[in-house]
Amino acid sequence: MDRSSPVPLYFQLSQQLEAAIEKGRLAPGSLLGNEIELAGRLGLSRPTVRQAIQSLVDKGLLVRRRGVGTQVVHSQVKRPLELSSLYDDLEAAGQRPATRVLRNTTEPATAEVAAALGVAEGAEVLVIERLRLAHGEPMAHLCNHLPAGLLDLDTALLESTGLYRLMRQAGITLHSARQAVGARAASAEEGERLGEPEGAPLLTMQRTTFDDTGRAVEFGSHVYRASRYAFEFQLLVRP
Amino acid sequence: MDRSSPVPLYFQLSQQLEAAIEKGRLAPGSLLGNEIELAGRLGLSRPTVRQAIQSLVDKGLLVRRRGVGTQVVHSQVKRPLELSSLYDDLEAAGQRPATRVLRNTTEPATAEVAAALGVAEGAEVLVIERLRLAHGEPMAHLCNHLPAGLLDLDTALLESTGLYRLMRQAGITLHSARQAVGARAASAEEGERLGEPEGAPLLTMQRTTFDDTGRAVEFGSHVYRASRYAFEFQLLVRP
DNA sequence: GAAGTTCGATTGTCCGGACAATAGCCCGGA
DNA sequence: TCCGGGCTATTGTCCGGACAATCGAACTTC
Repeated sequence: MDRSSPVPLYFQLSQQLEAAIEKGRLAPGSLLGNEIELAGRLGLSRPTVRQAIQSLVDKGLLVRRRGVGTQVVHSQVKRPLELSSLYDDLEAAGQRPATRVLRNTTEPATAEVAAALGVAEGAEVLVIERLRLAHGEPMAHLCNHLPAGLLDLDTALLESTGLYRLMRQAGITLHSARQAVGARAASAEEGERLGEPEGAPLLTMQRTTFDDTGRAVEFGSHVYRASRYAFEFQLLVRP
Repeated sequence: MDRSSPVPLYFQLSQQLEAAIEKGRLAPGSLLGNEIELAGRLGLSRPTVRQAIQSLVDKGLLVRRRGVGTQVVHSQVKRPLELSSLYDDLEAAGQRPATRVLRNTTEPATAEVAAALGVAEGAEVLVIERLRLAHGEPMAHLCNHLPAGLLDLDTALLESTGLYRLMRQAGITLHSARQAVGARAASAEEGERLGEPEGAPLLTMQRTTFDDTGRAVEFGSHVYRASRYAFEFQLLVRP
């Protein structure tokens, strides 16, 4: 515990606990020791210790039971569902992703895009069309729409990183997203782009992303090759 | 605020606030008023008020800004991603779901099922195969595996409600799940079951569900007609 | 008029304490 | 033996206060 650090004490503690769980120093199923004693031992107050523990409970790493104690979850826990870009996902999986920008222009919004972004139909919006590759093989076709004036996107930057990272760097605080995941058969044109035969099953995702003021900042229509990609994630039950 | 009620004060407050937001009495984008004054007005302490507000921040309904205040999010918020059964989803959408139980037996676990559930290969597991219909039309084919002895499932009950509801009623506390969502082409047999031609795109989901001790309590392989169903959900960005 | 500075407002962090609710255990009684 | 009651441990809830960090706006200065 470093009291001179600017990082909050409860956060320091939660990180230490998380690391201990990760490394197996705190065995799954083991009790954590009661809060009062733990606080005394660390020289912290009980509310601070509780805040640290609570953050790990929210992450699904710990379970509290009144009258019993706090236990380490016997975890299959990997990664919760996040608003992450496909780029980051692939990079984390060691797939060395690449991007080919097919289009980076502004166009009048279609009715569908206008409705999703909450702008007038025909208003200018940024349109970005990309092909995402892994190991040189096409993985997905991504088409994104952004309100004009929010951000200007350099094609070279788009080829070397994900869209969400660029948006965050531009000071946009992403807050929530509404998603729909489905499947459909590939048209001839889609098949050619992705290297799949016509009629092959494709995984589709449409996503509208909002910032913390509730403004829609992005609308994306993505198509993945079902033979090469699936969404994997973890979700927690809200108690 | 009812101090004699067994329901916690912070929870009472968060529910009142949520209702006020829902009903529009608290306009999107409006400030909530500072915590100190709010606490004084309600006769509560600041920590209690903070706890109520925090729970709504976690739900994505409010945003806090240091030095500014707490704002109601301009929300497109509907429903976060939950561990819900397809049955509940369809019922909420007014689709009048029906279930046809195709199989309800115990069998030795295959290698895949044994690995997912963490039991020995060949150990007895419950196998449930169901066809889910909406408006008399097939929507999905659900195949679930459960460790033997966890629960005995009445076929009649399974036809009238969802599996998760039955598990919760049996005292199992669902905690987290690991999911994979993909797509594939229908085999001839699958197509026939669901009323789709062979080769039609299908949406697939595999899910392993864990209880709060980390034990796997269910493994499901689900197949949805892509022409009639897509997953829709909301997700929040973890700050 | 523009840029930098100060200041008030508001949330963030942390403390110490008090009592309530619940789960599990031990023990006694039937 | 079996069942229930009481005891203890532990988390859940709530209070009141203190100071720090940050944001925005008003103010000052050039």
